[in-house]
Amino acid sequence: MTDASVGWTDERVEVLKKLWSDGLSASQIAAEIGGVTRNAVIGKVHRLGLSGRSKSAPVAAAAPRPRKPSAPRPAGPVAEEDEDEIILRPEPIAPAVEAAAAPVYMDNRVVEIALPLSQRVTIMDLRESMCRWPIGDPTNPEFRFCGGRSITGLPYCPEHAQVAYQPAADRRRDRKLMRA
DNA sequence: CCCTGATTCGC
DNA sequence: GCGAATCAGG
Repeated sequence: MTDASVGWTDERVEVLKKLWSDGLSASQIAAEIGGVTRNAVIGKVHRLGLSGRSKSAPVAAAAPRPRKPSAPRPAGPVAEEDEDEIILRPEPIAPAVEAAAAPVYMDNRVVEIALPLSQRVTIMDLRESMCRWPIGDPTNPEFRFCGGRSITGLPYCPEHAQVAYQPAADRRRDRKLMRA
């Protein structure tokens, strides 16, 4: 859809400004807009001249910069590791609107018992290491995310990861309830 | 250990 | 201009 190299488009910059001024952390913003790391967000924020936001004493530009002249730059190839333990499906069983739109009274009770409602979080509170399993309709104000502790490297908590990445063999018993 | 922003500097 | 690496701190 968007260009291959999605840089800082005006739209993305606007979102960045909004969220930043809104008090979100760099990592939160990075997770929200996606495609960028928190470092990228911070870097952009500074370049835009934003920063400090609204802190009482900005501590001035204290912090002398005694960085190290000789930077230890690896510049070497990074080893990659294989991972074929779990069967990841291209698309998690549609966790989005479809599955989550309706109250999760499906066969996967795992989803419900996973966390108390009081623990759901909004996009504002969603953080990098929080489960991004959608709860409800994204267009409604009631929309929330699971918010549980996500598995490192995955966007979901252990419970939702199981639901999302079911081995092709094991799933299929949920189908019966889907037809409506 | 989790996280935060700040800064430098190679690209 | 960009952002990874790094730093400094909570």
